[in-house]
Amino acid sequence: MAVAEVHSLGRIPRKRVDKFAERRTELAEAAFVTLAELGYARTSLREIAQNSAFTHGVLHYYFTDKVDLIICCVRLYKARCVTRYDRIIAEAGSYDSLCDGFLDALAATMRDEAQLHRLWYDLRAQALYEPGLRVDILDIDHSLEAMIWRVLDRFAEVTGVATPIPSALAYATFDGLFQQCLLQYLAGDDWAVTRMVANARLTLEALYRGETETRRGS
Amino acid sequence: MAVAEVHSLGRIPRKRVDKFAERRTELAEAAFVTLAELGYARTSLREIAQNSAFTHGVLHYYFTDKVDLIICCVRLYKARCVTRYDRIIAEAGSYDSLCDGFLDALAATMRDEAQLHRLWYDLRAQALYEPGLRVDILDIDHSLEAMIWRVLDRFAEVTGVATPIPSALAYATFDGLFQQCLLQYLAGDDWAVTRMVANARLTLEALYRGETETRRGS
DNA sequence: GCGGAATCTATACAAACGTCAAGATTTTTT
DNA sequence: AAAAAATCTTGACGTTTGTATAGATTCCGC
Repeated sequence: MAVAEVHSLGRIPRKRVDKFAERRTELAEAAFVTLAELGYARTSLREIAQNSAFTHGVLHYYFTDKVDLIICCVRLYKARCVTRYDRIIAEAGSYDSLCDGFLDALAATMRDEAQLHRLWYDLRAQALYEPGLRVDILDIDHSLEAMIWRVLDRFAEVTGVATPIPSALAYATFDGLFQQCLLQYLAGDDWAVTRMVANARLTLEALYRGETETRRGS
Repeated sequence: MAVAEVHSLGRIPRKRVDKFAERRTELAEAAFVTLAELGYARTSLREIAQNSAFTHGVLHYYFTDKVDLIICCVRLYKARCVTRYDRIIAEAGSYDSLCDGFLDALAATMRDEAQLHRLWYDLRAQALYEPGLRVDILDIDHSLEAMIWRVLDRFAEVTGVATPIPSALAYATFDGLFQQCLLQYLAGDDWAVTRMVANARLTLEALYRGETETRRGS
């Protein structure tokens, strides 16, 4: 019998519970790697197990089913991504340094973790079909929106200009830009990142400098 | 032997070719329905055939493989969506009527064709993994960007204000808003559409009225 | 209406899937 | 050290998957 069931009775030493939870995250990590590589539609439990130190049978010992595993995986994603820009926020003291720091981080994220983020967009699309995923995906989405809002709040602080758009609109814009870039970037478009950064800078300037007379581009 | 092969030799009467193409689109339509209902990951060739008048064996007569079918499907999507707002553009003569027309259409699209659009986001996510889909998906993406741009161009015409942001940024924004709304809407959030429309209106006003002093919301 | 091409059905196949359970192995408790 | 509990392996199950092919059926020019 799995520890998890007994755990609910509260009779198990913390040590065991931790071990159980640790192995869960260890296996979820393996699932994470597999999903990032193959995508939701092509990821099987056996493939996940092969990216771990165990055989495929053990997955059913730690997870009730496939969706349970993937949800655990999704939570792992959240913990990993959601504080990404907080260090930059804390360090930057002027509009220019904040802008450069944020946009550099945005570009670096694209280049270094494209796989991770394509998994995010894949899973968010799956949530459109699988109700079981929706709660967790929506939760992460809100966290990401809050993450962006923290950045913009810092911009507001530094510039003295209250952010003139709602949080949801700001998130939609940056998320849209990021997603647009990701597809182009993975398709081999070397200028995609540059264009995304330019558009993000344009957005920031429009928000905090009231500049709208910039030129057209693609 | 399939007509397609002989067709490449150019020796077949147009009538036959048309029939072949027509049946292809007929089957692609069945695939389309299935995909919209189940999503990419859960759609099988047998399920597609069951949504058509034929058995699953015939799919291999008209399509070389599954990806071929889905690409055909994707092209069908394009033809269906890409001119959605053109009528409104043509009819509306003032900023207000254009705004109302566009936003109403946006809301109606969400409410009436949520399934169709979740398929789009699903397939676009698949393109992040399957190189075979990328060319077609990118092509559609550009068409959708152009569609949004036609709307904004009309706004520019009506208001006399040149659209102050590049096409790609505009598309990213509206696409991001739409996608954000779709997830919330499918999760049962009855106010999602209202919020999306509000944010879209905010964006349009910022673009063509230079108004940035609107209040915050979620 | 005959004959050949085009189209469709039916069935088969190997592979991969999620799930499960019996038992071997390891760890912990007594 | 023995007993009990937890953990992991192994192999199997019933489906479902994409693909392939042989043959039945329909269509169409002659």
